[in-house]
Amino acid sequence: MTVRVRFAPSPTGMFHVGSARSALHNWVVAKQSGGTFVLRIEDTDASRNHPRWVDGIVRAMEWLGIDGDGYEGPYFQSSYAGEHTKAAQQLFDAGKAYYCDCTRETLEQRTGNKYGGYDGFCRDRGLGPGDGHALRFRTPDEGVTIVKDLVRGEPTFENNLIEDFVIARGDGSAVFLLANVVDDITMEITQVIRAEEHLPNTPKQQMLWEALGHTPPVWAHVPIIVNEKRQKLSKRRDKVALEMYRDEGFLAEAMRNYLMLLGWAPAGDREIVPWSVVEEEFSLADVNPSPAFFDVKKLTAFNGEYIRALPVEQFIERCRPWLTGPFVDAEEKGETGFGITPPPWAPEAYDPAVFAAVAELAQTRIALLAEIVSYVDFFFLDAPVVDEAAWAKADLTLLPDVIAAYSEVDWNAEALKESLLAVGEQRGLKLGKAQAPVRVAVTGRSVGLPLFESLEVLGRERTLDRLRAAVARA
RNA sequence: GCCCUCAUCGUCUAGCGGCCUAGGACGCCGCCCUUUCAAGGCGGUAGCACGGGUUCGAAUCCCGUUGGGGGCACCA
Repeated sequence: MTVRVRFAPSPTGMFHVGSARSALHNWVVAKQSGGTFVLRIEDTDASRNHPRWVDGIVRAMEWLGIDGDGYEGPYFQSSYAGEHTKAAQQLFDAGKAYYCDCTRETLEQRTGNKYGGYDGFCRDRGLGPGDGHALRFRTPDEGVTIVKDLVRGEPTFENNLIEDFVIARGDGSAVFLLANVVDDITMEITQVIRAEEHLPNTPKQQMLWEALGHTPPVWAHVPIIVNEKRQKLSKRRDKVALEMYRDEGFLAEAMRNYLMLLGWAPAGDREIVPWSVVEEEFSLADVNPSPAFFDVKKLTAFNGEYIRALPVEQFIERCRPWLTGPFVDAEEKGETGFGITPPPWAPEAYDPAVFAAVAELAQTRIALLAEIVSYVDFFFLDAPVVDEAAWAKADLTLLPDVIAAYSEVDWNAEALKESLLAVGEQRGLKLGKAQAPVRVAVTGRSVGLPLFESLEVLGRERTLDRLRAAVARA
């Protein structure tokens, strides 16, 4: 049987890192089996949907390396409403579902249970369709429902504990439980790979598959991703938007490598592996069933490794958005919350040749592409940004001597170093101490790129200007 | 409250009855290198939740306890 998997996000906001992982899981399984990956947008809750987010989903997937040529869709759940109601009708006609006019209030009053559940009050009242009548699926009173799950074995549910759940609203439209199943059936999905939070829905959905006359798919409920407090990553509390990580300069390669490592590991003592290895070795059966913490520190470390592994030309290219754009204008950013922060210098002040000259030096020093800005800003700003703490600590009395020496010296890194070394020696300063005030005067900070190489690129005039300005300031 | 589920260093994991004196990675600490900071090299810190079984033998299998997580909408 041909494998058909699907990724079915709802366009209700940013692209959640957990969604990204689900997409990746489905994608890998499709690739491995030579099967098909289908993308379905579950947009049936009109009040929470925005067309913009649909575009965001496609773009985020593209960023991850899942491009439109490789999958079927996107399909939109809303356009299958007819199929959904037809299925509901079919279940009613077959006596497998019945209408119910209980409201939340009357139900809670009757059962005294504020946690939901249904007592079967309308089961045999013989209600027909009508305004405000919801359709409920009649669940078995005995027996168990066994879910065959690739990562968890066989979770088992007692049927008598599963209430008669709603499958269609008072207005006739289907709810998620039904719509999702009907779509999976029409799209001939053979494996449903999704997050663990859906596990409690699964016995209900499996009943629906069977009631509709189809063999349920193979399930795989991947553990959820948690925050430091071990709770499900939520968009309210936690930074979950894939777009935000992208805008900070996480590389897609690092992100997807890290995401796959949550709950799984390739063979041998290695974690950073080419995607081809993931596609060869990944197996749902090997996925650890317990929740995994989303460790940004480790992700960042991975990112640094990926950055360092880049050929310089590529590194330069990848840094470009943070250096020269594209940025997102404030108005759009206000709406979406996403976008790269523009650098502090004027666009015309930026010189790609200058950046190219020092890129290699910066490459080992940053773990996020966005960090590149603070390493090279002093080249493109009229005056360096001032780190007060660094200035406070700097002994600027050395500077007049440095100005004198640097007015004469050959302008290359080696000579600049020798020259400063000589100036420092007169005061018994080692190079480490002697370079400190110069660094602060020129870059505004106490840490940064190797100094003499930077000065060589900055040029004699601008260097001397800054040294003089620092003396004046002191 | 009810249902489901999970449990190896702080974190992500390897381990699928003897190869475990429990391996790797991130983090943290130290040393080396060094023009700051990184990078790199070397070394170190730290774990099988607990209690019962099963077995010649258990991190690995079973039961229980404890603890964590998810779910319980006319949302998806």
